[in-house]
Amino acid sequence: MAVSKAEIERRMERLAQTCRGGRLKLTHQRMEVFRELAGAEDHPDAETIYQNVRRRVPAISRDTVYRTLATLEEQGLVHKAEILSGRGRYDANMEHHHHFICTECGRVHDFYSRTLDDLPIPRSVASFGRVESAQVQLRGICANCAKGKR
Amino acid sequence: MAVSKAEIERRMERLAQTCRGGRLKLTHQRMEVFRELAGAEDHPDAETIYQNVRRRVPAISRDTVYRTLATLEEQGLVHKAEILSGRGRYDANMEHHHHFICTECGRVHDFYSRTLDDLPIPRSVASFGRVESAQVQLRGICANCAKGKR
DNA sequence: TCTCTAAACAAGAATGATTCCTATTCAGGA
DNA sequence: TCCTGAATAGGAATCATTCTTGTTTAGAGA
Ligand SMILES: [Mn+2]
Ligand SMILES: [Mn+2]
Ligand SMILES: [Zn+2]
Ligand SMILES: [Zn+2]
Repeated sequence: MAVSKAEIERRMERLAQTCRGGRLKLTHQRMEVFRELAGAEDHPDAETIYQNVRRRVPAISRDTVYRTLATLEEQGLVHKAEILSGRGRYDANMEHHHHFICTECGRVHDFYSRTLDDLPIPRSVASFGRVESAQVQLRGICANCAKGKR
Repeated sequence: MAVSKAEIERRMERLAQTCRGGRLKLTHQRMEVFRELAGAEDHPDAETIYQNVRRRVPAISRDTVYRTLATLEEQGLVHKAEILSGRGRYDANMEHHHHFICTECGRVHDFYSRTLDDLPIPRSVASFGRVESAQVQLRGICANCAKGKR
């Protein structure tokens, strides 16, 4: 099911409010990049958004799309899935475990939890496909970074 | 606490067995890359592994490190944390939700679960730092890809 | 409505991580 | 010991993203 017209409108309105609230300009580019996401359910990447917006705003640049997405994320208007910097991180610990990730320095800590190993997966997920692994990701600020900030 | 000598030995032995089992050669480079991970607890990235192994195998190339890590992952000897291809994926849905990710095509589906929103975080995690968000990630093969394979 | 200026933008170069290419080496079975 | 496919070294190429520089513009204030 697609995002409803009403929900898209509500989201666009929230963008306008947020811009007025902060000292953000409500530019054409900003609106079109956000509109693209307001109506999407498929978690498009920056390049896809760029290609779609380009049809309406031919002169828009990739940089603007990336910059705008970062701004929207800062403002809590969109959500960036995945990612912990660009680098893959490896581990020879193959016991089932979970991760605490410091969003400041990238440190990754393992933790274990019998309860979390056996999560109750909603039945609805079955319609998406076959689940092969489940993992809990905690994000936050590690003790070290918290200390450094003071 | 560091990984025990005994555990490192056990892991190195498993590498040897896996290589013998498959048609994989037990090369010097392969052993040294894995040894680096067998003793580590800090989820090093490829570059860090490269720099460390280089002290023992000066001629090793980055490509070999990357290739070896991929091989070790295929063999179930190491685990790659994070990452779903290289691209960030965006979403304007800011309700708390979780993700099902198809490891084949990268499709991302949202799902909701009151139970998963309120996970029991082990007390031990508090020592790592302050948790700011918790999210469940399911990985698997989506219905579409499963169909295509047959 | 007009003016002004910090914010935002376009274009393309630069960067950083990873993968690819090609010639060379070598592990390990015969 | 020999042989061959697997694996490697070194460097170019690619891909996503960020940076730099000069230009445009939203919107506050006159
Ligand atoms: Mn781990
Ligand atoms: Mn989502
Ligand atoms: Zn940190
Ligand atoms: Zn798929």
